[in-house]
Amino acid sequence: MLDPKLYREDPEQVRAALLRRGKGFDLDALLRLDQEKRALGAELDGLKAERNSASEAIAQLKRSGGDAAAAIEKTRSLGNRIKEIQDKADAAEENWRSLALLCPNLPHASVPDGKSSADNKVVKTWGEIPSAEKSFPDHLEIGAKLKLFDFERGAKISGRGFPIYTGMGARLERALINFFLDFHVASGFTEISPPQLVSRASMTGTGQLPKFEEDMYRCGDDDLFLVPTAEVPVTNMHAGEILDAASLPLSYCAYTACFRREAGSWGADTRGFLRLHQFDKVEMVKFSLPEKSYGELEKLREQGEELLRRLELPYRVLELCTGDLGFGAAKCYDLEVWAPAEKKWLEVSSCSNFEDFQARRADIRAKIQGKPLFVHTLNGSGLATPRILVAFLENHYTEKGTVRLPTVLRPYFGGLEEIGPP
RNA sequence: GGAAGGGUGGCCGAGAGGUUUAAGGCGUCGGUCUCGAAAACCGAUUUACGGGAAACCGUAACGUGGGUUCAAAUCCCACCUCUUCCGCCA
Repeated sequence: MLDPKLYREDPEQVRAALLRRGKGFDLDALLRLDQEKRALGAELDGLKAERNSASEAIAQLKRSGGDAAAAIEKTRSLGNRIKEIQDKADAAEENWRSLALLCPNLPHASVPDGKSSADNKVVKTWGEIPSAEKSFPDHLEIGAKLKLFDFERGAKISGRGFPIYTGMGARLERALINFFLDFHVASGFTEISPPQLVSRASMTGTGQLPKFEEDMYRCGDDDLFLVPTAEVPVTNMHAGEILDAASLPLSYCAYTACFRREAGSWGADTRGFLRLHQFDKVEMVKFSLPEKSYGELEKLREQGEELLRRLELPYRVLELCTGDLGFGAAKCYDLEVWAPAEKKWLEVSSCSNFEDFQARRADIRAKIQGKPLFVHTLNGSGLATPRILVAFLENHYTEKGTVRLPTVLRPYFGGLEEIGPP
C-alpha cells in the first residue's frame, strides 16, 4: 500500500512512477475516493463533537438533579444523523481501501525502464556456459536413468504439477534444503519453521491478496490459504508489532513447501520441473531500517549468489525492469541458472525490496528516534529447488552416467561423491 | 468438539453506564539534590486520522466486528484468542 500522503501531495509524480510500470492503475479514482473518504470523515467528526458536548451537558444536568428529558429528546435526532453519515463514511473508507490494496508499489528510481522481461538488465554472469553446439541429456532423461523422480505417479495421486521424488532424488532434494538452511544460519539468519496455511489477513499483508486470489489454493471451510512462499508467514510474524529499532535488521530463513495454482500460466515452460503446483523453497526475509534497506537488498542477493557458486552452477543476475517488477516490489534482482540441455536460463531466485509497501499493509513498525515508523521488508529465495535440480542434473552429469556432487553437498550424503544408478 | 474463566497503555493491574482527562504500581526519559552515583522528591511518558504556519483544536482506539443508549472499557450478540478441565487424536 502506498503512503496516501504521496499521492495527496504530489499526484503527478506518483502517476509518472506508476506509468513506468506500464500497467494501468486508475490513480484518479483513488484520489477521488480518498477525497470522498476525508470529506465524510470531517463531517462525521464535527457531528460527533456536537454529540459529545450535548451528552456532557446532559450529564451535568443530571448530576445537579435537573430534568434532562428535553435535552435527551433533542439529541436523539443527532444520533440518527450520525448513524447515517457513519454508514456513508464506512462505505467510502471501504471503497478507498479496496482500491488502495490494488495499487502496485512505485519502482525505485534506480530501476531500469522497460516493458517486459526482454528489457531486464544483466548485471553479472558467473561460471562457464558450454558451447551451444554440444548436446546434453536433459534432467528428465537423467532422472529416469537414476530413478530420481516419478511424474506419472505424482499425477496419479494429485494431478500434473505434483512430482514425486524417489530414492536419491528425494535425498538430493532434502540435501539441498538442508544445505541452504545451514548456510543461512551460519551467516546469521534465524531459522523459522512457520505454519503453511495462513489467514486471509496474512495473505493481504504481504500483497498476494486481494489481487492474486485465483493463483492461491484456498481451504474454503476455514478461509485459510496454502502458502505460495514462506515470505507470507515469516513477514506476517511481526504484523501489528512495533519492533525494537536496535534489533534491526532482523534476518530470517525458512523452508516451506510452496503451493501455486499457476492459473493461466500453462503452455510455456511446463515440462518436468519447470513449473509446478507444489515445490520446495528456502526463503530469506529481512526487516530493515528504511535507510539501510538497499544495502540489505545487495546482501540478500549476494547470499543467494553464494549458494549457486558453492553448487558450482553457472548463473547470471538480472536487474528487473519497471515492466517486469512484481506487484509489491520497489526493486528486484532475479538469479538465473544455466540449464545446458534446455539451453535456457532458469529463474531460481527473486530478491526484492518492498520498502514500506508490505509494512504498511501488515502494520510493521519500529520506533525510530522516538517515532514509530514503518520498517522496510525484503525477501529473496535462497533458493527454490525444482529448477536448481534441473540445472544441477544437467550441469553435473558425467560421462560415466552419474551425477557429480559438489563438495558442499557431500556431507549430506555421508561423504558420497556422486549419484549413480540405484 | 463440550464446559468454565480471562483479554485494559511498554509491562503489571484497578475500573462494572455520565465526576475516566483510564486509578495505582513498575519501567523509561527529564529535573532537583550530589564530587559522582544510588535513594528520595518533582515533572513528563500511546497511537492514528482530520484541521492549523504554529501553539493547539476535533475525532477515534480498553481482543475484533455489530447492537442497545442522549451517552459504552462498563450492558447485549457474534467471532478471534489465551488459560484450566473434559472428550478425541499423531
